[in-house]
Amino acid sequence: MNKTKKRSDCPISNSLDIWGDKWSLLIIRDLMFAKECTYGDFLKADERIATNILASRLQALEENKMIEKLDHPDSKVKVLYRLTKKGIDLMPVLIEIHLWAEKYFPIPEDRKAMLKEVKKDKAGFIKAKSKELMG
Amino acid sequence: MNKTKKRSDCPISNSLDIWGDKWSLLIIRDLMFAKECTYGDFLKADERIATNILASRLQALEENKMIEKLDHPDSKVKVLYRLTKKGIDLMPVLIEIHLWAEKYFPIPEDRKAMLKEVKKDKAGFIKAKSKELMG
DNA sequence: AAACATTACTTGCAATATGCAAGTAATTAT
DNA sequence: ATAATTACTTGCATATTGCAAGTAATGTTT
Repeated sequence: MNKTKKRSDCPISNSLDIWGDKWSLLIIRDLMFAKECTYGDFLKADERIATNILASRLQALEENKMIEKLDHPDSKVKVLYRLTKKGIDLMPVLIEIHLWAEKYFPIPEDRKAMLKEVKKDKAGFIKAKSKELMG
Repeated sequence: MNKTKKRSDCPISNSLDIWGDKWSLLIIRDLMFAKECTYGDFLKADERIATNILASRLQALEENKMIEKLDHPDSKVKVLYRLTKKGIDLMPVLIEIHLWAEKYFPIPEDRKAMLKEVKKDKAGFIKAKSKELMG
């Protein structure tokens, strides 16, 4: 979306300039749950992102060092995407969004289970999951 | 922005449907720092939101019970906006965004000071600040 | 009391972004 | 050799954004 033009020097604003649209955090969400995704994997998500939007978001997120491309072990046509450290570091944000949403929306069962774990030991959960994604 | 149409039953997606655009969280940020703002106060923010966009976001946030209108004590032309409980409950999200941004952007001094306090006792900070905003 | 200033919006319109359907190039499978 | 996958790109209609200007209700000044 945006061409790295900062609207102000506010950290919230700076952050939104990178991933503050309706789609970017969903891509990041998919990568946090799946660790690695192909283009086709993203398209399978319930929200039904359009292919052109997906391509433009992947490019922007890559330019902003939130995600990176990898060679797929099985094929040269396939591309694997995964989170960088910068992307993984967004986990606390995603978790707090989940915890907020839990108060105000009905939550699917698998997410409830995850949040139960989170509540037992938030720092521990983040550390373990981040390590998993870095691997 | 959106007319309450949910794209999926994912809590992240549901959340973004409400405040997942480039402006809504900035409005919420202003209200977290200032507790109460007039229309004109929002316009003063560094990001320079357009008046029509501000009006549409305020309306959407109100419809979604994130903010509410109050009578201004000084005048009938002025309107005060403030966060509801639902809006205040986003504080952990805003804080985690700040903490993430701190790692990847230069941060203004006043925010640095705030984050220092946050790091001393995150839960305590949120509790105290939330209470302040509820008052 | 008339004139001017504030405040919170609304309106019109050009520019940009989104969403949908279809197309393409490089592999990979049959 | 032919067909299928995969990761995109392109064209175009629709929706959203951003800018400038306008307006209605109140408040202030002379």
